[in-house]
Amino acid sequence: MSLRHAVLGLLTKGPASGYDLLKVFDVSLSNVWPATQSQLYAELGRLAEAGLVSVSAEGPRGRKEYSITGEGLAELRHWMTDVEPARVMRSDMLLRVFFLGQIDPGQARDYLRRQGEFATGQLERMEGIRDLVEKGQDDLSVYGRIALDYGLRLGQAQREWAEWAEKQIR
Amino acid sequence: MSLRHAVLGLLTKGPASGYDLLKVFDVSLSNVWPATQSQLYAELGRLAEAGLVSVSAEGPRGRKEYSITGEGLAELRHWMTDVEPARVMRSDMLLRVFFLGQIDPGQARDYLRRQGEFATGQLERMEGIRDLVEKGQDDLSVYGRIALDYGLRLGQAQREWAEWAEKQIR
DNA sequence: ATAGTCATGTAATGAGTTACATGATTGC
DNA sequence: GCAATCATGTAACTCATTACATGACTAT
Repeated sequence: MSLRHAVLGLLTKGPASGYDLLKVFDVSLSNVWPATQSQLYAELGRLAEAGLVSVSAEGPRGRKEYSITGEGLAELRHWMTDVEPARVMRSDMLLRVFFLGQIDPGQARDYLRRQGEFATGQLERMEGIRDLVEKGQDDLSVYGRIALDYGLRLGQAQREWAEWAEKQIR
Repeated sequence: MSLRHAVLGLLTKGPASGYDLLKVFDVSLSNVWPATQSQLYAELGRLAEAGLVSVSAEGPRGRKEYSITGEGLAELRHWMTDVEPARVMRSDMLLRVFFLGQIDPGQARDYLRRQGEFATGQLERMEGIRDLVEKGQDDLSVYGRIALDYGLRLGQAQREWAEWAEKQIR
């Protein structure tokens, strides 16, 4: 149930509507925990019902602004300190590698090259973001940069792996 | 729909029952595409209905042995060469990093240290597996090792990241 | 006026998890 | 005889995706 905690976490930065949160998900959390519009609105409803957030203001067009409650903050901190992260890793990309013997070696090399190129593209994109958020001393920036660095290191590892793997197939 | 392709891929190595496949999932595919028993039996039923696999033998205790059909092989190859891998990355672990400012710095450093330790443990486990499957020239071994190498490189990157990240928090 | 954006919600479907249920066969 | 393992299946529930539906406000 991490969507719930993603929402609580974002609300620690101030009240926001479902619409606001959706934009934040799309730009800043999409690589870590993507969420769709319908999921978000449904989750906000459940959070409000559970008392972890409350509707703190209503605006034009039926806008509802949600704020995190004390209970919500407590739940967020509990999740962060006491709940072990789930380690279910599912990779469509890596699953294919197991079955590369089913296609011919040229195609298999193509596949691995494409994965390397994809990683390279991701890296360029992330480096662009890193340069944009270079400065900024607030928590958001500090921890956002740490998360971004994770992406950069993983991207580099994946690119190097793909280049190496391509050479393993003869 | 990758479970479907994972099953097809495993069946290229010979006929197997749901029970057989479950064990293979548990030992060799669990880190890439975990599957539960109920999911597997249901998927085998659907695959048989779609004509991608067929019941090639029946054994004691209602055992059904499935074989991949020509259609199934074609679908597997299509998936491998023409379908772009999905890149939805969801990380519970990384999501928490965004909100590390909500707990105190000591706890945040603890969190990152635990993630580094976890990566180290995973690495040791994977190195053990690597030493076991060192030899073996069959496709299964070759591509299995390539997949394992991916895990090793990612684990190393994660360990180094966690060690670095811990130092960023003061 | 009208296009763009703000804003919320519902419905259908698919994928995955956990728990329950049942029974046959094998080895000791 | 009995425990372990082999073997399949169903049900309830949660989570996520895609598509549909509706309408208010704002700036030009």
